Amino acid sequence: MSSSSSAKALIKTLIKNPTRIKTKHQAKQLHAQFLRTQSLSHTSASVIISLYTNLKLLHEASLLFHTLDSPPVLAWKSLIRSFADQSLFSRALSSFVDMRASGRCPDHNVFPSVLKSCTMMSDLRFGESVHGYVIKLGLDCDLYTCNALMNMYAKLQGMMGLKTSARKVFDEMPQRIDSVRKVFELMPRKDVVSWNTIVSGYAQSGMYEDALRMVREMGSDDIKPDAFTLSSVLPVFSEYVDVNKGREIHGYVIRRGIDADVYIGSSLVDMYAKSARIEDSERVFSHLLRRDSISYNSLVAGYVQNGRYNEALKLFRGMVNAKVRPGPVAFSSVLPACAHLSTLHLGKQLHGYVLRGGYGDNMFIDSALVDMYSKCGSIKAARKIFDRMNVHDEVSWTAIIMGHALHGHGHEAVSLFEEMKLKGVKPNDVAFVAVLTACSHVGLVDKAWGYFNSMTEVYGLNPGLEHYAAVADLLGRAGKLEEAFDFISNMRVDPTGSVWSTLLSSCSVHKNLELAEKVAEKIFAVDSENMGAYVLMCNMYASNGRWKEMARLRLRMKKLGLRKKPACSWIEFKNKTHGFVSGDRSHSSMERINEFLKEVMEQMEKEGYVADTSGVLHDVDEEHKRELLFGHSERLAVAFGIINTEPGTTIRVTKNIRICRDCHVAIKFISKITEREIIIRDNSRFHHFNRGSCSCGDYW
DNA sequence: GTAGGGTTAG
Repeated sequence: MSSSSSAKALIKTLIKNPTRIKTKHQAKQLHAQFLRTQSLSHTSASVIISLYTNLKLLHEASLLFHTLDSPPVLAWKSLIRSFADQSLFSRALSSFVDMRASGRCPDHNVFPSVLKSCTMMSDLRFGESVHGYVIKLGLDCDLYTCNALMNMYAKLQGMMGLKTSARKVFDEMPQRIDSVRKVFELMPRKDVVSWNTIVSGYAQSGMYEDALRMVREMGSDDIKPDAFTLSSVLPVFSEYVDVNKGREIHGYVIRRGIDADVYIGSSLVDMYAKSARIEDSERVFSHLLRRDSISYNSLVAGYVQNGRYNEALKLFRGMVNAKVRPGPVAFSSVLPACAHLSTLHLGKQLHGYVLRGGYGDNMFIDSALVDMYSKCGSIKAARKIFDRMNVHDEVSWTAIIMGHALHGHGHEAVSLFEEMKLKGVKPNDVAFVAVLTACSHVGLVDKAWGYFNSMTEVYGLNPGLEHYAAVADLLGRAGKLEEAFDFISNMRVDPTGSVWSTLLSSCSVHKNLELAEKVAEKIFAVDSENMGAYVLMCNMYASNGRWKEMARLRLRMKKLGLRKKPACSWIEFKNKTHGFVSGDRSHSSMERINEFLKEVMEQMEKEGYVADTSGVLHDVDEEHKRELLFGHSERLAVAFGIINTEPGTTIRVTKNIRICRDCHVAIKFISKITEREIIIRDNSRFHHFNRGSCSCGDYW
């Protein structure tokens, strides 16, 4: 037999059974044999193209394809499917267009790839025209094509929804889901993929009840939920925070023996974390046989959501060490941990990682970076990132507004809030927390009232505790104590101890003992063990010489077994964190710090500052009283100077000592060594010391 | 042809 006829014979058997060619080498050999004998018909070429594409030899397939002047259907199909498989979606779509232009009629095998390409390219219009073509060809009863159609509608309508306003999604979603539903209803036969597609469509559109209903319905259609179904519905329970339903599914998953599935695993990790059961998340995570970036990130995010910031950072490092490459989502999850811990050096490292990874244009990451820089004291860097963002949503606006508010730039924060509204971004409840905080820090009582009222009147938002607390705080600071009392008493939500506590401290500042007593009783009624309230009241009684009342209160504390929890502040310097717990004198430079504090106090008094020692407990000598007046922030500022200075160097206190607007006591000093700006974060407030620009001002 | 994790506040 000639080589030409043997090749032809081989092709014939291949058409019947193409799996006989298994390696790339065999495929290329066969192709070469045809070229040698010059007998490559269109049919044979198509078979070789499909062999090439099955073996992922896209380049070879493409070259051979372009030698054909009128490629047959099989050749087109192989090429289109292979483009889609290799994620070359736009080439898949343009090949489909070319195929139609060449007059070839596609069959049912082509459409799943084409529709997937439309989905990935977010090209709904093209997808709809493909749908029309499917109907014209009478292929609208093909199982795979219908599944792909449903997936496309569910995904693209959901995706478009995220990019437009929530209202639009709300208005358009039902009819859009209908098109998915319509395809679904008309299908003559449905398999588990069809059910899973509609379940995840509902779940991802937030239509949780419908998603769950479909899971129940699939049972009556005799189709068992599989790993796909379960990983689609578990997030529903995370959202609902229904840990019992989630546990039921967990049990089912274990009985089915699919509990090591990474998809289900990360859903379970997330579900337990969102239900504040982080130990269960850890357990599920530790049992996973394989961990990818999503399963790692589910736990990282879980730690952050539960305030376990150090563990989040540790696991993030663990992920990197395990050679699992963090995706963009990982950064937006872990950055808040840096923000909360004020670890600027780590945040900067992550920022570098983000830029190198090419994730520089992601709204989630940018908003997280804005927040991180601002919480770590570098409002300039935060603002720079914010200004460079192409689009701003309510989250990024809120992050920058809150940043300015916390840095004491109340007016700037308010004008940013106005700008946000002008740009057509609707403030949400968090944005109102930010703007009210800003008003509170600069004493804009009337503005705050206006904003507070606009929440309900203009935006239909119900004020929450934080909003009430901000207004109450503002009224209190402005000395409108009675007004604040009435305001809190008439809240639509039951006031908590912490709302009353802001008023109590205002009473203390404005020395209104009578009202303070009323407020304290309100606090003890809802929170009988509120330590802060006891301490404040004791101090107020002491400064008024009301020893009897004070003794009574102290006895009450003793009976309740209350002990003051030590407060803690910390400062990061040269990649080292220096922590100071109140009453703890273990810091290696504590002696110098206290010495320096004394010097600062003396300097301040020379400048005319009169220490108000009346609020300090009476059984302490005058010298100690003055020392006690220094809060954490001052101690930290001084600590910074001490740590930052070689031993033996004199630190001079400059003449222009300032009193911090927020905490009423602050110092301004210049160390001889650096002229850095010193920023202290104490609870949620920032104190700026020194002059010059922050080393982090130019963040890169 | 189908699936999982993310940013602001508290």
